[in-house]
Amino acid sequence: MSAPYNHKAIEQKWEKIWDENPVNVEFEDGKKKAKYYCLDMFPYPSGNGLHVGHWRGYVISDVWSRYKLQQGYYIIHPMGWDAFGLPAENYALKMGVHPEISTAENIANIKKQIKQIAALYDWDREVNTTDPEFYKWTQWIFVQMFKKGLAYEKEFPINWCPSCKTGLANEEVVNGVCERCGTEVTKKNLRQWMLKITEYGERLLNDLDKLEWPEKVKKMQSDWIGKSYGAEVDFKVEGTEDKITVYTTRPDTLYGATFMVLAPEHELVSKITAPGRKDIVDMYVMEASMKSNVDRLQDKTKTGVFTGTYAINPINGAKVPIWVADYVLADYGTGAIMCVPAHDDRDFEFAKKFEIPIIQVIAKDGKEIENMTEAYTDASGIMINSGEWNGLESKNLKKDAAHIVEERGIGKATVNYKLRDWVFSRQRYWGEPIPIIHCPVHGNVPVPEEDLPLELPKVDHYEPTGTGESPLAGIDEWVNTTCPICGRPSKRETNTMPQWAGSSWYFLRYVDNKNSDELVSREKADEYLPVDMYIGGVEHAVLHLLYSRFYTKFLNDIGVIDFDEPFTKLFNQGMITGKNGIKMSKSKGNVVSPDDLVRDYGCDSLRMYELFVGPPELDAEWDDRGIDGVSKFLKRFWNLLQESKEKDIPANEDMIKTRNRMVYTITKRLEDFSLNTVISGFMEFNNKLIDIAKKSGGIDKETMSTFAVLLSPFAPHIAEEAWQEMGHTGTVFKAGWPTYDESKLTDDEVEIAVQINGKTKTVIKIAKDIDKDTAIAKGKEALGDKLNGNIVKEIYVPGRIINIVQK
RNA sequence: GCGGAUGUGGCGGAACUGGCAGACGCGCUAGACUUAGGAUCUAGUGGGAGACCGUGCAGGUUCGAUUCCUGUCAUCCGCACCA
Repeated sequence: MSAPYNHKAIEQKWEKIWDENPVNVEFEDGKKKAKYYCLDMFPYPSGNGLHVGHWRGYVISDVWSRYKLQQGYYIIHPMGWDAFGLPAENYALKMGVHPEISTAENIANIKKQIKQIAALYDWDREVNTTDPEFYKWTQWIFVQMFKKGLAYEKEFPINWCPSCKTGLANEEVVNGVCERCGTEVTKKNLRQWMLKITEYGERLLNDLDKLEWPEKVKKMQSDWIGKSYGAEVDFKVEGTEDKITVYTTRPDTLYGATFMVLAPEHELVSKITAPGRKDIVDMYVMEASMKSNVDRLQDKTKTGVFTGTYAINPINGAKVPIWVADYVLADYGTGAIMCVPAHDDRDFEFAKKFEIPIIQVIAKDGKEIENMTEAYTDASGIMINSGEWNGLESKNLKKDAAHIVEERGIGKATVNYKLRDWVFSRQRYWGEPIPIIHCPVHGNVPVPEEDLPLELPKVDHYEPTGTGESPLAGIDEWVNTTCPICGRPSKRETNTMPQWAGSSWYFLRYVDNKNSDELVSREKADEYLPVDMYIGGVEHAVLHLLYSRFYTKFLNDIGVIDFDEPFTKLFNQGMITGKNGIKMSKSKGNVVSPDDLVRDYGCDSLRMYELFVGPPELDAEWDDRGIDGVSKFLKRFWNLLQESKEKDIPANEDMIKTRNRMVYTITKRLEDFSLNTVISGFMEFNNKLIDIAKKSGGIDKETMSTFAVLLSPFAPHIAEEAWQEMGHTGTVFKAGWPTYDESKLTDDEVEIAVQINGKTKTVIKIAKDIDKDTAIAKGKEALGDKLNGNIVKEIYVPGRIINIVQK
């Protein structure tokens, strides 16, 4: 009797061999292989270590990498550390150690855990965003953006997290709270560094078409960019020379505008307010400025005040009251709107509350609605109450209205975006210092490129100040410097970059991580980039993935790289949750560590179970018990192998068919990314082979070897061992992905269902290529006296079904 | 409110392009081997005694629907006063 499956011995053996003789090589038989770049979203090294959910993504990417390896590619499959930023700093603060030390410790820990996956990672390519040799280039990119006018300073009220004590980007504010800690975000007037991502809005939107990404992510990005077409229309303020420009997407409803609203922050508010209304309006503006975003959102009813002043609707000269209300956003469009209560829900609510007239201009059947109870927001109908537009089809008018307005000289056709510039500075210690020097004469001067990296000073105290100043501001010897242009005493910028800075371009550095002269050499960039497959969670849909695209386009524009989209394909794996779909977290106590499972079941079993839990793109509840299933499968496969090796079993018809079907089925499912059904396929074919072996005493060498190759991306250790046991020398990863013979997939005889009126009554076995009449005759024969009505119709679908329709 | 996803046994899930619903696994039941079984192996396992009934619910198209169409409910996710 042969030895039972000993995962520990096998896994240790092969990991040692792979270390000494890597299976992923660039040259084979003197020939250079085509590259395939498969990337994981790199982790931030938290102190909590990895749980089985993190494993899942890494297993998926490794399976895909090894499959591509078997197809003959040289695989770029790197790993690194996103180690700057709030999580790392907060953890260090909590533990009372310097972030540099805790980060190094955490990286060491997580690296040990990741190595247990036995993935193909090429550790020579490792990068770490906190390494000065890395962030030198993060700073370099900022300097290039500054030179191109894409990085600029601005003081304005930004989103501020009182708990993290730092400013946030719009993308980091979710439902009015901080994405990191859930604290309600307030506004704070701060001097900020901004990146002009809006300049790339149009390209970021259009190029989504090029990407093989989940539709959901593309949609989230295009919604975030939020392009809309409309018109800016000028309303004169009655009795003055002032005019208010509004942005509207519905210039076709211009005749229905019965009032206007300015955002409380609008620059003309105080100027146009009638003297008698000044106190009321001032009071309202002040109250609005004190409200947080959350308060504004939570207001169930609309508020607002009349300015006492009127404007002239340019289309018909009608006099419309000007109001101030905080439901109008200052930073979208022009901060002022024309209001058409008949056809907009918000305007309708406001008009009802303040008893402002409502004029319907679109009517469904050309008939006006009496006593409107809600706005008619559908854009289909016939124009009414609209002067020369009366009788027009509203849908047609809507298309042309912006241009008509422009021709009339009362406004212009405009495009608007929701995308805002990126608030890029953080008032925290643990990030890349922004490489700018403030000179009293020359203003903002970038740190000369030869002086980069501008290293983060080592300090004892790095707690956030909460004042809006970075902790770096307190270090005089660092802050005080001289201007690179004139040598005058100057001060350094003390804000740091957000965590997204490093992750926006790290994937470029992997292919040339030791280059100290360039971010990435053009030669290597052309050779290995862009990323072919990017795997990670969906939570970065509008953060990291949008920023990376922006950076890539910028670097393309300045000639660093020759492509303008970083990630050709994107796959979002679902989350692994604890029982009842609850997210795994330390505080909930439902975290499952992979370490014990690897020890007890082995790496191969855990890899397979990570995939078997469910479709890779969906969330899955973790249940430890299920791992027994894949573990049993590997044991049975092992036993079959022991039974078959050295026996030289001749291949019979059953074995050949099973082998071909196995190759066909596994390959197809793998190509479809249906990894859970690949695993169940392995189990099914294994059961089938065990059945066959019962009769023949074992399975032939070719079939068992093929099985080993198919298994190799999933359970690499046992696959190698099996390959060797079946008498091959060298690694299974040079075997190449197997092919199948189409003619060996089906039997000559097929089982087909025989139905009466679509209900299966029996199953018969008939020749595959039998003609229709014979098939139906056989079907009827099998049905016998169940057939007892008038036959209306007879259906035969070869290989599938016979259906007799009777009355 | 808008947009998207999902809904199938006790559980996770499978079903190619409309063609035998429940593959594969967990769990469970019985048996075998055992001092023992949380090991292994064998058999069974949607409901119903049955003709039959069953893929969230109600309709429709079709010889035939988990699959296509219409409506509806539930859960989850994203966006949310963007004019």
